[in-house]
Amino acid sequence: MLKNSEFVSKLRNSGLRPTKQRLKICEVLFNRDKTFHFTINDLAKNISENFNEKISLATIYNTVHAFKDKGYLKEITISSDKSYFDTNITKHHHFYDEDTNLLIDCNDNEIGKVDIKNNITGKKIRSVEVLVRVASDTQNQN
Amino acid sequence: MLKNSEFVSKLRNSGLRPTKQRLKICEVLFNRDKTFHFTINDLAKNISENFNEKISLATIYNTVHAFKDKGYLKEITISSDKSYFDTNITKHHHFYDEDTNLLIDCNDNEIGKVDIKNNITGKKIRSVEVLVRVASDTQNQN
DNA sequence: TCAACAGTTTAGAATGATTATAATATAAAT
DNA sequence: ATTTATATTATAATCATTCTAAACTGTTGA
Ligand SMILES: [Mn+2]
Ligand SMILES: [Mn+2]
Ligand SMILES: [Zn+2]
Ligand SMILES: [Zn+2]
Repeated sequence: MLKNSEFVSKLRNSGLRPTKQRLKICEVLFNRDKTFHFTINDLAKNISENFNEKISLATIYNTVHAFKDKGYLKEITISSDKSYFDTNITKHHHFYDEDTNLLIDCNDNEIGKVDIKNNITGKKIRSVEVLVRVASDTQNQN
Repeated sequence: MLKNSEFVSKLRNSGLRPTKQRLKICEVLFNRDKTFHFTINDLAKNISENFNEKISLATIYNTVHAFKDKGYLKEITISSDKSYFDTNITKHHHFYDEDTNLLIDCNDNEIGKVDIKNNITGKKIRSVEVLVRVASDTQNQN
């Protein structure tokens, strides 16, 4: 549970003014025990349902992208029409449950280190991400 | 190099009528030595530049999705605004070169088998995909 | 303290990739 | 050849995201 003043500092330190809207979004995103995986739509709905003050959709887009640019969020793309943001910014992998459309973080107990034997010559590895799609047995294949 | 009659059979066997447009698209996609990674836009441009007959964009979308549904193409999503199709339908991983926007297939010499130690209870693994983003050393971080 | 400035929010418009529509054309079946 | 089911096409519709520009707010320093 972070205090409001911590969000203020965090924002100031990244050159973002601590506005009412950004602080509210910080609260929703970062005042949690566990990782939060969300779509823009999830976030907009969460805010409009749980608070009186409404934040315009443009601001939600702007803020999420600003937070991503500053490294406070990661983006995880599941398919061409499903993109999630992730409050867990450490290197980690995901299960994606196709039944529930939920992303689940993996730790090293679940997926071992990916063994990259040969990288492309002259290139640097920027990220390594594993996505394991799962679904219940009785589900349609493909 | 596949013959036209092979495409005709392939389409018929999947319940797709072998139309002029579908055969042309088969030719462009599958008459190659190496894997082809493409966006819808790449394919549309390829067809309009290399052939006289024009195929409507709607048909290109329809056909690519039909081929994907039949399992002749895989879709690889790189980011919320970049989705590729892949003529290599075997299980494999990718490097994504952020400098050139090119996908590169990995084989087992490059990325070892991903070690999934614990799957989600009651769920079946549908796919395991690794994406390694690379860029030249001198490139901006993040 | 407060004016001045830069940065932010907002409603609404614009964009653009994808999908839907429905008329026409083509392939397959009879 | 006729009929029927499928496919193609131009065009319109959709809808998530981005843009615009006016109003608003946080910050700074005189
Ligand atoms: Mn698609
Ligand atoms: Mn985005
Ligand atoms: Zn995560
Ligand atoms: Zn591939």
